Amino acid sequence: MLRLSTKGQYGVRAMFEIAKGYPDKPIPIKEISERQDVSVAYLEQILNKLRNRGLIKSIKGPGGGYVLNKKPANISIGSILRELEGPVAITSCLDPEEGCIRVDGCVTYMLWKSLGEKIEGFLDTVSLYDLIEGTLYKNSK
Amino acid sequence: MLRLSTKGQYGVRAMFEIAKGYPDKPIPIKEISERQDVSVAYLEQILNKLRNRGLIKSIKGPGGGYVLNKKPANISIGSILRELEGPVAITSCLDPEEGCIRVDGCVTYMLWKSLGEKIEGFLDTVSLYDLIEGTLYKNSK
DNA sequence: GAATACTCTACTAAAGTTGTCAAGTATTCG
DNA sequence: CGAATACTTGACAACTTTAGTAGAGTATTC
Repeated sequence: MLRLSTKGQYGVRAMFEIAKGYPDKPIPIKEISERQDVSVAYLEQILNKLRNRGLIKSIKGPGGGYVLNKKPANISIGSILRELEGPVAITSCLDPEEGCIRVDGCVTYMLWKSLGEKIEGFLDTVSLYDLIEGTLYKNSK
Repeated sequence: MLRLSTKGQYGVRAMFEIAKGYPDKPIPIKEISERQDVSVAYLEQILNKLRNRGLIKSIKGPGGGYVLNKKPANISIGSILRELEGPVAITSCLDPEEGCIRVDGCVTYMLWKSLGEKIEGFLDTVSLYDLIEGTLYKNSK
């Protein structure tokens, strides 16, 4: 249960590759594709979204590629996933775009809300820097 | 992102209704259907699964219905969801039935694993009793 | 024996996911 | 200039999952 789509997964892995070139080495999409084993065409969709949301910028022409707009330590996994898949919304009640139909208080509303907050809280504390440094292996984060 | 399927959601809500009759009042499926606004036929599938896994038992004939097999305080939301949707598996790498294809250490493996553990940890601390008593509203659980 | 109530399997429409494809634009370097 | 590199965008389609419906059957009580 609670599977993350491949877009989100690949997005994080792509950002990880781009982060490794920060701040001055643009990473071409082809390189990301080879290293992370994801097709160039699919990556384009993902990186486009991340670029439009301001997480990365692109440099055209030979020697070009993608570069982070902020320090790896300032880009959380949560922010990447939110741009690609929207906010955590365990149920449709909690999706800002849908909302709850049932007027009376739903017994499980608070449950899913708490869970969502727990998840986002965690994802917002982990950054690309942590991924590069392997912080997750070292402490109890 | 990370939406729970309706089967899981309805399952928890159905268990909540059944819990209210514990220990001696069987709740007929029709009553659950009306109170939680889910079709009888769909509920049948869900309750069948929960019965086969031993969380509830059924009593046939007039006056029959479903009854919990354990105290509400001893049935966690996590256990209900696991029976209906399998274990938390943010990515296919972490699904016991699939496993990771990439032999080399995936940079994000630990990330998704930690997240999954956080989620299951939370869901295992909340019980049907908490749902009935509204514990989530009262403390910081 | 009629009413109540659970049991089980098959099936399907809709939605979402996971990509591919093709045509185009921008930039650099020799 | 012009060729190579690299990003940009939108359309589209196969596949899978989800969310449910349908229907025939079994068991129990009063």
